[in-house]
Amino acid sequence: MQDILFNFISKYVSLTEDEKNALLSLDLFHSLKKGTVILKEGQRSKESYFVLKGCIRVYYIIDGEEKTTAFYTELDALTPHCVINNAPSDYFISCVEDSILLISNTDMSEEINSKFPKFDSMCRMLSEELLAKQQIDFDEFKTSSPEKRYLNLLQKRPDLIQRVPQHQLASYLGIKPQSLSRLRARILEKDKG
Amino acid sequence: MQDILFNFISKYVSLTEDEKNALLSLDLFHSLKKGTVILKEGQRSKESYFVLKGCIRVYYIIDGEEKTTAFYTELDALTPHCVINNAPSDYFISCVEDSILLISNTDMSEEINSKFPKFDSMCRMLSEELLAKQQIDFDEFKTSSPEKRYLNLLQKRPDLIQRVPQHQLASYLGIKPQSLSRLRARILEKDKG
DNA sequence: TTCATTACTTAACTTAAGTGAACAAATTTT
DNA sequence: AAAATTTGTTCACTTAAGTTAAGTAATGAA
Repeated sequence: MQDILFNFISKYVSLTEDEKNALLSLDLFHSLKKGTVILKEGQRSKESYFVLKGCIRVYYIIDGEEKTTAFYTELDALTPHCVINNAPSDYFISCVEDSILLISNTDMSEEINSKFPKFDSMCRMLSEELLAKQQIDFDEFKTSSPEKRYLNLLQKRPDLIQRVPQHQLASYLGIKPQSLSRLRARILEKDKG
Repeated sequence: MQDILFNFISKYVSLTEDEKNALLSLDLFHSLKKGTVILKEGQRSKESYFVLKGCIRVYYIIDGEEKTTAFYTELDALTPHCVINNAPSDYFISCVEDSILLISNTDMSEEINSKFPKFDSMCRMLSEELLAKQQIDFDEFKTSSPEKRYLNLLQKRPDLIQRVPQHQLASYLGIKPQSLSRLRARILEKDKG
């Protein structure tokens, strides 16, 4: 698990043994059972998450209905809005599968960042990269029909369609579960004919 | 114009006179006419933009049709995907109005960031903030109907609806111009009845 | 294993967005 | 000022998503 982390970090900065040990001493690794809720609406969390194994999802409860808006899988990083904003969270986060997460909090990060400016620089690069990537995702979403979005997802994250319940996928695609069922049937029909 | 910039920066870090002068010596301010295209599809730009005055938009040309996906107005910052990715751009950027932009390139930023670690830290904070904000925008988009999105925009960025042509707003809302016209008529009808 | 709950699909009907076309209004060019 | 282009609205028609409801399959708990 540690190797996975250091391997990921090495894409941005190279760490000395001292720095690696400083990171490990923080006890960041956590194993969580499927279904565990790690952030609740209204909570003022200061935690950031990095997925080493498994899958977590972000969802809102609007008019009593769950609306899933994001999935994070292996090597994805997430700092919830409430952490940045220091405000109560608008959404929930829970584990879709048994997962191993790296969990850090703001105070920790600030301490490390001030000790090792490298980390600050890495976080900047990571944020910039994620921001640019998310902009592209958002653009694709805006310029596509639900059907195209589904086909696009099938290309880019085929694992998600296996790992995640359909009704969660549906709201992730911005539609109702019934529409996703229908849409899939329509695509299969096209492939035949 | 400089005051606007320094005032913005002061929300993140406090600069010395030396640092301010270092920034100013870079000749970052540019006036651009409405309609000017500042980034073209296929280009490998290294420029980032900060809007001091005016409005710029990001758009794709898909099957010969313009699809506008983002507007940046006063105090908005944009580093295009192609800059982060060092790849040819998938989209265009142009001025919706006569605009005053701060334009920096990657080499410049790296030089400044290495001279003044403060800037690195500021960029990290800014990126994190923008990432979190955009996540919320994306979530709202996914969980709303076109009509709700329009009403939401009317609340959050009423200026845009005045400043920007309807057909550009339409694709920004993920729909066709005709649908936006109809949707607006529908809302007016509701307000009456 | 059975019962209960949750997840997924199908169908009929409603509502709203996409499409193509015509037209009017506004803006830009000549 | 006139012509040309761009922009916005309206309409009739098509297509697809939302809604409600029923039924089946899968999962989890007693």
